[in-house]
Amino acid sequence: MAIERGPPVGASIKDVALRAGVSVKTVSNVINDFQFVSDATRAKVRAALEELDYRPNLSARLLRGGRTGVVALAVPEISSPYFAELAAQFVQQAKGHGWTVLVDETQGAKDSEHVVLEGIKSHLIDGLIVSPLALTAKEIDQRRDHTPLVLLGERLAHAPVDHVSIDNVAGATTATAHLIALGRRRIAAIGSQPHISGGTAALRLRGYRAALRTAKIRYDASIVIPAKSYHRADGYAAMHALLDLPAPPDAVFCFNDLLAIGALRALHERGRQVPSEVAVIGFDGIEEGEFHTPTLSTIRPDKAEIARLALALLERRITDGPAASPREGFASFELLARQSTARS
Amino acid sequence: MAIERGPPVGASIKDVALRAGVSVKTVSNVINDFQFVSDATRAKVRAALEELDYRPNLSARLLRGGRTGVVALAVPEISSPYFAELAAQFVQQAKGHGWTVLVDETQGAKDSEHVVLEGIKSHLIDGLIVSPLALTAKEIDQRRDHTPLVLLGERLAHAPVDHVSIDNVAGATTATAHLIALGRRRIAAIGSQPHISGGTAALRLRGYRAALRTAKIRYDASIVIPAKSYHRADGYAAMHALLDLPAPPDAVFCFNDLLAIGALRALHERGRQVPSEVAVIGFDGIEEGEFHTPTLSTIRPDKAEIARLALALLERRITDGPAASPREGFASFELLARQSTARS
DNA sequence: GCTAGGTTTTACAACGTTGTTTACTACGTT
DNA sequence: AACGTAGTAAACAACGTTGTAAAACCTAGC
Repeated sequence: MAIERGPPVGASIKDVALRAGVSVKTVSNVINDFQFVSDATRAKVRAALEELDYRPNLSARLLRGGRTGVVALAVPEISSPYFAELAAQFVQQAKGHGWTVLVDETQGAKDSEHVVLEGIKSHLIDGLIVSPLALTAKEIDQRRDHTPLVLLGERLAHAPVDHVSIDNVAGATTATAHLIALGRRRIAAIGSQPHISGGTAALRLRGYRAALRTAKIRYDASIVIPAKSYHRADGYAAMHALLDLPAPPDAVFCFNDLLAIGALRALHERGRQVPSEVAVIGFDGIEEGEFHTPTLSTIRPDKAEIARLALALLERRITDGPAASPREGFASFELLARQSTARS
Repeated sequence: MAIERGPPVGASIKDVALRAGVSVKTVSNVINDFQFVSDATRAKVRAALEELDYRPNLSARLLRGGRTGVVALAVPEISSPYFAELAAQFVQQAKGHGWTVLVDETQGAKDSEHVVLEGIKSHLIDGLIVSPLALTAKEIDQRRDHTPLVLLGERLAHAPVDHVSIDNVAGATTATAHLIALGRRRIAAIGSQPHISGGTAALRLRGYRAALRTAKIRYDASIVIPAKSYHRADGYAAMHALLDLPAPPDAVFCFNDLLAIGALRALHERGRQVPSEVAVIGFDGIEEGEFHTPTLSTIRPDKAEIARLALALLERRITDGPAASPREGFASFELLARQSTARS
C-alpha cells in the first residue's frame, strides 16, 4: 500500500491562518504590511508563515486584480547576439522596477508575433515589450488584448503605441560617411529588404543613400545586396556575390554585425585584405565584433538606454492606463571605429 | 468631460454567457469541447465568443487547477551564445508539447537561482528547466516549491531531480586527445575553477587530465589557467598570461568557445600563428566559432537533443507527479575539427 | 399519458487572494 | 453610566474558471 502523500502544493494562506489561529484576512494583512495588526498577532503569523514556508500564489493575486511582477519581452530571435544582449539589459534593469523579465521568441513569424500581441499569455503578465519584425501598424492598432505594450524598433506610422527606437537613418549615414572618410568610393551595402517598406532595412538603406548623396557618389543598385535574414551565412553569401562582380567594392556597409562577420569570413577566404582592400562596417555593436579578427567597426545603439526607456514607458503605461496618449523614446548610438575600417 | 470608458479588460466567460443567453458553464463547455452541447447552442456561443473576442484568463484557469501551457527556462546568462542557442532550441521544440517557453536569466547568482527554484513565479508556470551554476545538491533537495523541475548540466550527486547532461569528461578527453593527435605535447587549459568542485569545469579538467595521462604527458598545473567567468575577455587575459610564461604552450584547450575566441584574439595580437604555433580548441559549438578567423575547432553538444530530452522529462514529471523516481537523459556531442586545429 | 433513458443545460462550489464592510475591544470623555 | 474613538480582527464577496451534481428537456416505448 502506497504511503498517502498530501497534494504536491505549498501552503496557502488558509493553512497559515489555521496554524496561527487567526483568520485568513489577518494573515493577508500581515503579508501586506497592513498597519493595524498587533505585534503579538504579527509575530504569531510570521512564525506560521515561516514554519509552513508559505509563498503566495501569483495566479490568485493577479486574478484578484493585482500584479504578478512579471513582464514579457518578445524578440524575433533569442540566439541572435543583438537580441540576446538586449534581453540581458532588460533583465538587469527590470529589477529596479521590481519586475522579472521573461523572454519570449517570436521567430519573426508573423503569426507568432500576432499570438504574442493577441495575448495568449494575457492575464499572466503585467506588461509586454515587443520587438516586431513583421507586424503592421494596422494589426497593432486593431489588437484586442489590453496588456500594456511597448514596441521596440521602428516607429510604425500611425500605430498609437508606446515606442522606443534609435535613429536608424542617422546611424546608417554615420556608418557610410565613415567609410567615405577613409577615401572609399565604391561602397556596397548588404542587407536591404526591397519587399519590406518602412522597416529597419529600409531606413538603413535610406541613411546609406543620404551619405552617398552628400559625398556626390552615384548610387549603384548593383552593389546593394538584399538579405532575407540577418545571419552570418547571409553576409557570407552576399560578400561572395560582391566579389564575383566585375567591379567589386572597396568598402561594405552591412546592415547588422552578423552580416558583417559573414562578409569578413568571405573576404578572408578570397584572400582580400581588410581594411586595405575592402573596409567593412556593421551595425548593432555586438560583443563578438570586438573579438573578431579583424575587430569589427560598427554602429552601437545604446542597449542599456533602450531597455531603460522601454521599461520606463511600460511603467507609465501601466500606471496611466490605456487611454493615456502614446509616447516615444529615442536611444542614442555611437560609431565604434575598429580594425575593419582602420586607415590603411 | 472625459468619455467614460469601460475597464481595460477583455470579455470574460460571464460576458459571453450573457450575450449568448446561456449559462456560464455552457460557455465553458463549448470552449472545452464538452460533448453534450447542441449544435444550435454551440453556434450561438461561438458567435458570442467571436463577437466579444473572448480570450481565457490563464490565471483563473491555473488557479482552478489547470495548466497555463507556459514553461520557464532559467539560464545563467542569456547573452552567452551557448545559452542563447540552447534557449532557441527549447523555444522551437516546446511547440511540439503545446508549450510556450519563457526564458529567465539567473545571472549565475546563487540567490537568483535560489529564487527561481523557490518559486517566486510558482503557480504561473507548468514547469521549470534550470541550468544551475551555483546550486548545490542539498539546496535542490530541500526546495519546497513543487513546480515540476528538470535540471540541465552537471549531475548533482544525490539530488533526486530529473536531469539532462552530456558527458563532459569524455568531451574534454576528446578535445585534448585531438590536440595530442596533432603532435602537440605542451597543452594548456583555460577555464579551470579550483574553488568549485563537481561543476562543469572540474569535469572538463578531469577529461583533460585523463587524455594527458593516456598519452603519458605529465600534468603541469602552471599551464592550467583558472577563469572566474567564461567570457571572451577571460580567455583573452588567460592567453596573454600563457604567452608570458617562459615556456608557452603549443596548444590550448579552452573550456568553452568564448574563452577560445578570446584566446585567439590574444594570439593574433601577439603575432602567434594558429594553428601552426599554437592550436586552439573550444567547447560548446557556438555558431560564432564557425565564422571566426581562423574557424574554431570545438566540441559541440547536441543542443537539440538536450532540449528534446529535457522537455520529455518535464512532460513525464508533470504527468507522473513528484513522487515518481527521477530519471536522467544524456545528450551526445561531436568533435568539430576546423582551422584552429588543422594539421600544419 | 407515463416512464425510462439519454441528452442538454444549469446552479453551485471551489481554487487563493485581497478590498470592503462589519464587529469587537479597550480606552478615555462627557 | 453612557458614548465616542481608535485599534484590531474577522466575515464576506469577488476576481474567472471548471468539476460535480442536479435539474430540465427530449424521445421512444408501453
